[in-house]
Amino acid sequence: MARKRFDDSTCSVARALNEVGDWWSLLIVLHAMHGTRRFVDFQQELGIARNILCDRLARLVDNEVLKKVDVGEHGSRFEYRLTEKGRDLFPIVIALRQWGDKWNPAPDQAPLDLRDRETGRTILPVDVRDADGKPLTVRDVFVPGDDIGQLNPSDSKKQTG
Amino acid sequence: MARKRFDDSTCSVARALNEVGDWWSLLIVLHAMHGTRRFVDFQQELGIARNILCDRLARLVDNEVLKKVDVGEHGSRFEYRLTEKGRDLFPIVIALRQWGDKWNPAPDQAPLDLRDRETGRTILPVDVRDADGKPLTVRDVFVPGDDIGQLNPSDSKKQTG
DNA sequence: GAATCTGGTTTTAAAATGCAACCCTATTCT
DNA sequence: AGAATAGGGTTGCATTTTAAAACCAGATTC
Repeated sequence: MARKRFDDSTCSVARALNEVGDWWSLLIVLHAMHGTRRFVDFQQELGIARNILCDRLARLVDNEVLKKVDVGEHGSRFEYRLTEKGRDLFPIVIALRQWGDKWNPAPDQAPLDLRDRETGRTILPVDVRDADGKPLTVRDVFVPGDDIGQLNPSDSKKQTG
Repeated sequence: MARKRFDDSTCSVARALNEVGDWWSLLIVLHAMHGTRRFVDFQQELGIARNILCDRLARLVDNEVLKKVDVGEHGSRFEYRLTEKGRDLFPIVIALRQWGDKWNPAPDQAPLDLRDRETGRTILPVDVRDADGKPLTVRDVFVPGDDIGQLNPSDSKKQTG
């Protein structure tokens, strides 16, 4: 059957995953962040099937993560460019990269070394931080008045998180 | 056909997504972070089909994001608990939440207010930061010697990012 | 000892995925 | 000019995945 949709979930994590929670979307966004803009380039770099790429690009455009720009005088060349919403996925992509590097390191390859353009220095691990910038783990945080009910609506048959 | 696997990709983002890049896994991890541990509780809170939940829990256990613990004297009660690897997904989950809150706010609901247990103060937005803690956008970073080749292996038909 | 809870497995139908083949519109080569 | 090629898709088909509901078996509770 069709996968469940989370678009009307009360949980913002579910709503976020509804837009970029599949196997390909964040990889497309990642490549866009590294400068890829053309259909064929995404296709060859990712090794994704053309119809799936079509579908994913259309969904990302629908969700305003990418915008499709007509370049070329007679309208048969396009570019897919990140929107601000798309660029805002940067911390998520980097956090995923760091998690992958930490827990599933590639056998023969050093992790990608991302640096600040201005200072040339390596970026920090992405972390949840308190107001003073101190890194926090999941155990260090709470939700005022939390009863998990806020994450788990009473209509448990239909809601998602 | 079967979905492509990214487990042997040279890209750590692809390897990360191979483990938690589907629609459900991060929602399961999210609920685990809020204290859910039992099969039935995940099932009811998420509204996920039982067979899919089984499959996802097994995959998460295989990938050491969760561990399955036998509680109950005669071995018919289990708990699924986060491992350190699983807890390390915290920044990703929170970044997704913040992205969802920012770009797809729920019409009638305030975003979840996560606070530091110690100080009681609200957490900061998750960001990529330079060595001094200054937030960086995707445009502020570079990869030394970057030619995107590092993300896009030459064997472009089979690699993924 | 019957009902219920827990943690699943099985069956079935509808989608989603991947691949290859095809298509149409430019643009480039000869 | 005509042929070949690049860009950006769409279509058809076989295989997997997904969702939902039914079923099941070992503990626990009534």
